[in-house]
Amino acid sequence: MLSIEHIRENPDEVRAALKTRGEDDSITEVLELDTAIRATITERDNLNAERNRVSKELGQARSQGQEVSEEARAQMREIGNQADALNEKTKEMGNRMGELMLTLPNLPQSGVPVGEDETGSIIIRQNGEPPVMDFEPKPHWDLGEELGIIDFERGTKLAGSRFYNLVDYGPKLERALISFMLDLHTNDHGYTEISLPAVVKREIMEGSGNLPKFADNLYHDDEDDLWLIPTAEVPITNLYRDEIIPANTLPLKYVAQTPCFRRERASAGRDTRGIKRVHQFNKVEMYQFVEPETSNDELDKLVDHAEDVCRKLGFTYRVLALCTGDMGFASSKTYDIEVWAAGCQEWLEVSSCSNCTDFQARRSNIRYRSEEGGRPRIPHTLNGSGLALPRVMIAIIENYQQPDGSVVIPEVLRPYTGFDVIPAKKATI
RNA sequence: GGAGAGAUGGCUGAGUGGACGAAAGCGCCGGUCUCGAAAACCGGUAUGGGGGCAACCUCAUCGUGGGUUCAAAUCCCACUCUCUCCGCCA
Repeated sequence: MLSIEHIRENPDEVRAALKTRGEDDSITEVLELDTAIRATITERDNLNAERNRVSKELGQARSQGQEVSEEARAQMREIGNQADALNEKTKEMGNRMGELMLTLPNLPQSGVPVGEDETGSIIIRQNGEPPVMDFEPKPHWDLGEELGIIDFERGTKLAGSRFYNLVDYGPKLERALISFMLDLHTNDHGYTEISLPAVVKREIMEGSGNLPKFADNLYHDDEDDLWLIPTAEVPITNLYRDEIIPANTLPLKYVAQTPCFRRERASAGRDTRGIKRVHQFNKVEMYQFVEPETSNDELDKLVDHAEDVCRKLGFTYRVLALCTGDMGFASSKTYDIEVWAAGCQEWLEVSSCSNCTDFQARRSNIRYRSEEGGRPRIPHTLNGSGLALPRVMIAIIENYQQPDGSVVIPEVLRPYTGFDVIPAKKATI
């Protein structure tokens, strides 16, 4: 959620910023409501003050044995009714205001490239070059089946298209990757590991910015109004919902591995082969609550934490600064990390790292006590994948494949896998 | 799923419809004392909104939403959540 004070004081700036995100003018009504609401509040409060004052007098009079006249009662009843009516009006306007505010995306920071879609995003650095292989590398959908580690057909049988089973060396590799990443982030990068519910309540989805606008992309349990998380970012954002974090506790850094569920309705027909775009996948997610002044520096570090995984796994990767039109709803600034996959000859997005500034914290009513005291402040929140499992699996399988069809395990993973190579074999079943 | 108990400030915990944003204690902050600290004593200590340059004024908030009343933490209704016991169960 944007700050209403900021919108009120800088309407033109906000309009311009929202326009770069493809928003047409959606703050005119907000500004009108804001003015009307404040006027009504003043009126209502004056009536309430009057009511409180006179009621107190009546109470004192009565305690001294005087009768409260029916006339005085009727008069106060009338004032009360007027105040209630104004209160009702305030609530209605407030509700409408809330609806509007929930649909406004975060403002891009200055310096974020302006553009309509992914073509406007900028590659800011690249690590390594796509290797030239002396044989024809296979895409993972072929290789995975041949190795007997990805079973598309039976996954589809169980849950429909875009679901799959990992088998044999497949889930072992995934487990190893998860452990490797969690250990790296907790031991070397200062994160605390946390394990979370994979379903959340409606208001939790609102806090992170996924609802009300993006219900289409979520799986939902009608009976209990629970929503399957599309990323661990959702529950972590709301950990401190409606709380004031004590002084001297920021930054708070969490890393979590969760399943992620995405309906991908908007992407029907895209990337239908393989496990690049699926409805359920595992992801290791980094998340931070930080002091506002430090959020951009911390974002740079967080990106490096994700890059560290890529470097240690020996990936060729590049980092992109997303443009205004390509960023997520809650983000003010986002860097994507893409790794090269030799088989499908594609750059795969394995991480998206964002500074959501105070946007999510305000929606979730999270505040913190600063060292200097004074009013509670709103922290900034950062999130980034570290990393998404299926695409990392793709990169490993495709990039480390050998001419004989086997896959060599990267050095750093071997303590976790317990094997050095996924042997070539014809799947028996 | 069945039965019962409860929900009040950072925490514990009082609160006969009127002086209650709320006793007391703890915690925390500041001060006195001290070489320093502890103890003791004194003072301060919720959040959000509206108005004001400011001092400050004012409104709302005692789980949530309704209701009764001139007036509700307190009375009435509904809901939610938590805890305990029983049943079922990974």
